[in-house]
Order: sequence, then C-alpha cells, then structure tokens
Amino acid sequence: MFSITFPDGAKREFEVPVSGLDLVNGISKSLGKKTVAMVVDGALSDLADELSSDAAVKFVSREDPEALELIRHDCAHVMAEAVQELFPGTQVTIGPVIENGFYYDFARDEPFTPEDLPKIENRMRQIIKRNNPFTKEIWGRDEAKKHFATQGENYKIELIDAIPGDEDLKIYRQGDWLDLCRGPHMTSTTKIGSAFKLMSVAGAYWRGDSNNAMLSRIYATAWASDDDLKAYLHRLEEAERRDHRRLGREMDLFHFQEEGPGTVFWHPKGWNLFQSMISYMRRRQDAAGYVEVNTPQLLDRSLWEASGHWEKYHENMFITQTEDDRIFALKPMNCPGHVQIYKDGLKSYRDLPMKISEFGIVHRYEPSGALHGLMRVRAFTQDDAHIFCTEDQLTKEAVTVNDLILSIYKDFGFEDVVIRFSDRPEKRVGSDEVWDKAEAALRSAGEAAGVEFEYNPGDGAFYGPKLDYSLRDAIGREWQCGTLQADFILPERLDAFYIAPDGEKYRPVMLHRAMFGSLERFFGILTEHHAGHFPMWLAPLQIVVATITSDADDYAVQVRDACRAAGLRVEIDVRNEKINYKVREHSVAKVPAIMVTGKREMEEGTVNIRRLGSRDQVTLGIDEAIKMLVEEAIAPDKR
RNA sequence: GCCGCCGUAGCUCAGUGGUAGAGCGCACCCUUGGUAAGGGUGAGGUCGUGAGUUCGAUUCUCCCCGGCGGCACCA
Repeated sequence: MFSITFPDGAKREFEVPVSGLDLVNGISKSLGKKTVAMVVDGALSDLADELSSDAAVKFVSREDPEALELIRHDCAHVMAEAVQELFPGTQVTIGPVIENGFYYDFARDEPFTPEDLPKIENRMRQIIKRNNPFTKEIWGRDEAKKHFATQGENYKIELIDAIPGDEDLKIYRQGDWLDLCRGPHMTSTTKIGSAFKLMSVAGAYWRGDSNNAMLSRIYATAWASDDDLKAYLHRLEEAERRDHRRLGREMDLFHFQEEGPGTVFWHPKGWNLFQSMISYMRRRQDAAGYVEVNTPQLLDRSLWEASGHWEKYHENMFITQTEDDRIFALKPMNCPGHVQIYKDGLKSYRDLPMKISEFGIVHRYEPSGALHGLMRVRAFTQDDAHIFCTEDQLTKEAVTVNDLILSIYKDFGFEDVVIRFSDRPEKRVGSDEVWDKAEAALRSAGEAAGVEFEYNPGDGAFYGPKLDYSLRDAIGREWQCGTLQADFILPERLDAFYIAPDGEKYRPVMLHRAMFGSLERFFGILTEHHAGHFPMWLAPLQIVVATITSDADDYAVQVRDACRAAGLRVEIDVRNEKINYKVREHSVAKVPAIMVTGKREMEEGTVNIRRLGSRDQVTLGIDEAIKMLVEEAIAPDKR
C-alpha cells in the first residue's frame, strides 16, 4: 500500500504498482491526452514509469515550462534519426539540451554543410508526423555493446563504458530507431510540435578535447510554440543589431584590417570613448592610492625566462629578433615590468602596500580561431596593477580591490557580477606548499570580502590562484573582465624584497589585479550593453547642432562654440540638407542630443533639443540647455 | 590551432568561362526645406593573394591570407 500525492494536495492510495499513464487516465481521459510526462518527487520522469511507493506526482503537459527540455531532447533524437536515415553510416554520439535548444554531435567522414540542414529538417517533420511513441527499455551491458558494435556505433560503446556499473542502461526507441539515453522523453514524437529550426553546423571535438576526433555538430533551436520560436529568432536579430563590430563601423569608432589580425585601428570617436574610460579609471585609482607607471613594450628574453613566462607562456608570446641577434619579447603581461620598478631602490616595510598601476598594452598571440572583434584581440590595453604588500596586509588589500571592482562595474551600469575562484593549473611554477598558502590566502580574502564565488578548479594563472569577475550584459551574456590574483611566486623568482622592522629582507606578496580587464573588451561589452546608445558621459559625440536653413549657420556656430566652451563634445551640421535628413542621420549615428537651430531659435536665442530615442522636443535658452547637458555629462564618480 | 561557410565599389549585396551591376554613402548642381531619407548628374572596382586548368578565369581546382559560426584556448 502506497499513496500518491498531487499538487493540489489530493491523495490516492494503491495496492499494486501503477504507471503514470494509468494514473492520469484514471483521473481523466482529457488530462491523459494532454499529459506528456510527469514529475515524481521533483524529478522529470517518463509517463510510462511505474510508481510503487509513496510519491508526489505532477503531470506535465507540453505547454508547461518543465516540458521545454523534453521537447528539445525529443527533437534531438528525431534529428539523429533523420540524419541516420538520410546519411547512412553516420554515427551518433551525444545530443544534449542547451540554452535555447539542443545540438547533436555526429561522426562521419564528410561533415555536414548548411545545405544539408533543410533536408534534415524536412525529414524530421516527417518523422514527427509518424507519431511513434517513445518507449524505454533496460538493456544489459553486453547486449547493448553488442548491438551498437554491429551498428558501427563506436562512440556509443565508449559512452556505455563510461556509465557506472550499478546504473541501468536505458535505451529509448521511437519506431525503428533507438538510442542510448538517460531520458526522460515525452509520450510520442508528435508532441514535439513544429516550433524548431536547425540553425548551424559546426565542428566540435569528441568529449571537448582537442586531442580527440572532430565531430560534426548540428545546432538547433526548439520551443513549445511557433510564437516562442519567432520571439527567439527576433532576439537573435536584436543581438545582431547591437553587435559591437557592426556598431563600431556604423558609428565610426574603430576598424580592423587584414594586415593587423586581432589588432584595432581606433578612429577618433572610438579613441575618445576609450580615453574617457581611462580618465575615469585613473581618477578611481588615484583616489584608491595607486601610483601610475609605464613599462617597456619589448624586454629581453632573459627577463621572461626569469619570470617563467618563457617556459609557461611561450606559445602566447610575440618574439622578435634584431640585427644584433638579441631576442626580445613583446610583453604579454605587465607584472615583470612592475617588479622591476618595485626593485629599483630598496623598499622598506614602510613603503607597503605599494600599488603600481599601468594602462599597459600587452600582446598575446591568440589562436586565430579565437579572435572575435574587440572581445578577443591580440593586442590590448589592461588597466593592470600590482599591489606589493606583506602577507599580513594581503586580506585587507584583496577586500579593497574587490570593493573597488564592484563599485566600478556599478558606475558603468553592470550590477550582475559573477565571481569565480580558480586554483592551481597543471602548467605552473612554484611548489605545492606555496600554492597551498596562496590559495588559502585568496580564498579567505574572498570570504572576508563577503561575496559569493563559484569554484573553477585548475584554471589559475601559472603563478597563482585567482578570483575572476564576469559581468552580465543587457542581453544576458557573460563576459570575463576583472581579475584578482594572489602571487607568492614571482617576487621570489624575480627577487623582490623589502626590509622589515627587524632589518632583515622579506619577500612581499603580489596581488595582480585588473578591473576592466581588457579595455578593448570592456569597450565592446559597453557597446553591446548599450546597443551603441552610450550614456552622455561616455558618448564620444554628445551633441550635433543641426541647422534648418543656411540663415542660421552663424548662429549654429555660436551655439557650438558655447557648448564646446562648456566642455561638451559637439559638432555642427550646416550641410545643404533638410532637417529630416539630418535628424535621421544623427539618430542613426546615435548622437545623444540634436540641437535644432532655425530662424526661430536664432531670433529667440534658444535651441530646440531632441534626445536620442525620443521624438519629443524641448526648446531652451542656450545657457539653460548647456547647463542641463553639462550636468548630464558628469561622470558617475564625480556626481 | 581544428571543422564548416564566406571574401565583388567606402557599406550591404546581385552576377557571369569572353576583363562587372544595384541600393546606400561620396562629389558636383538644383533646391533654404521645421524634427528619421527632396531631385538631378557624376566619380568610384587588378572581383582577397599566388599558382594551376583553359584560346581566355572575377567565375573551375589547389595553396596562402583574412572574416564569420562553432570547438578548443582565453582578458
């Protein structure tokens, strides 16, 4: 005797095991028709599963949120079946549900091409119409391996071998097709519906390891309704509209060209914004007691050997050789340079903590396939700093850095920050004892800062553990920006020390930290976050004074000069074009404010202001208008 | 780096085995127009680079370079 509890609190008692299907049909035929799966004690299950002990059961219809992952997963199976029907000899591997859809990885000699997708999609729709039920079978290991061996499904055999011995091997069948699968599934293929679309083909390594074979992956999206699918495709278009690479060109901020892969040509407007970011950060760092320095781009190989970069970071470095056969490397990091500044002159414990900052341009030879607009480049500017301190000071300094980072993100409109703690990587310098100490110190500093952080094992820098700061942009994507790293190793390797009160030499600890991380990347994130509508204090061009007729040209010059004198970034548009044309053009260029000047304004000594994103107009006296805009253009840290 | 796709005017893109076209932008002219594209005329291209096939290649094949979507790597 056992009892089933339903979401409304109702209970039913049973003597013998009962399947979910019988259970729901026992309640109502129409509910049974709608139900595609069930949730048993919080876990999604096949509706055909038998219940034999006390449980809380909830029936799931395909419109319920819980069903979405089933729709996607079922759809993945159907895609695999379609592929194997159309392309015999293709092996199936894994096909998980992901955000917005699913993918399936296939092994075959000839990878899929985009032209294959419509064919596969059509076949999928046929398979769905066949309305085959999904049925689950439990197979023995040998039986399963034998079956997949005869099918030539070697990857499935590998998967079976990876399943713990005490776990059941589940096989799901739809019509003649079957797959090894954890489940659960809906009752039949027709429940998948029609709101899916194959999106792209891509290569992907088996088990995510670049030493393994490259499989052919098909990405697809799937939703409960056509409206949801449409909305998703619309969101993709929106994301494309705010792509910083597109906006960078449209707004004349920067460009790339073939001769400089992964390196930016900054145009006047882009560079202006870039400098605004630097000015802001410089103010924040000055206030926080940093001293700014600048260190060489090229340094002799011997220094990189001493720091460990030559050995552990070589494949990422640009190396140069000169006529005299000396070998220099472009700096991939600023730390060794900063240690040289620290070391120039004896340091006392009274000098600590010493916070050395630099807007340092670093070059890293990134794999060609990793390059992506401003987000991933080969030459970038870090708002880098190294805090030299005693071990006793480490926690306090780390907490201060943490607070500063979060405060800065807030000023730029990012409140959603994810922090991750990474410990020792395989490729590292220093002894395990030192790593134990560094990891413990950084972890406790993070705890002292009172922030939540996730654990990211094995992803530390080669010289120390780190806390990484990722922020979420307006369309929900996560970008790694800031970092805070505890380093007990470079001071040792590069022989940095200070004289303590006892007159003896001691090693300082180094905290490496960056807040923007890469200014280039942060610029890209800002662009996409704001969709190019930069807030007034960052907008490279804040105002355009646009004339209606040439009678107002002189007046427009006066207005422009007054704005400029007030420190606003302003341009004038006295072209022989209609005001409609000018308004459109400057709106498309995302200028925050357009000051329209015509005969009327000239006579009244006013300007008519139209703000980006609004059709409203307001007419103000020049001084009043300038005062308003100047106020708006104040950087958040100066408010 | 790996898999796939792509590279034609400043931008977005058509097109063809017989040395190229549109829209926008640009220049000039007309127009002086009140809040998201007024009209006309014109300039502008070694069709990414190199090699091969061919009587002839922008078009077909291969190498390389660059970009895009992923994977791997990463700020």
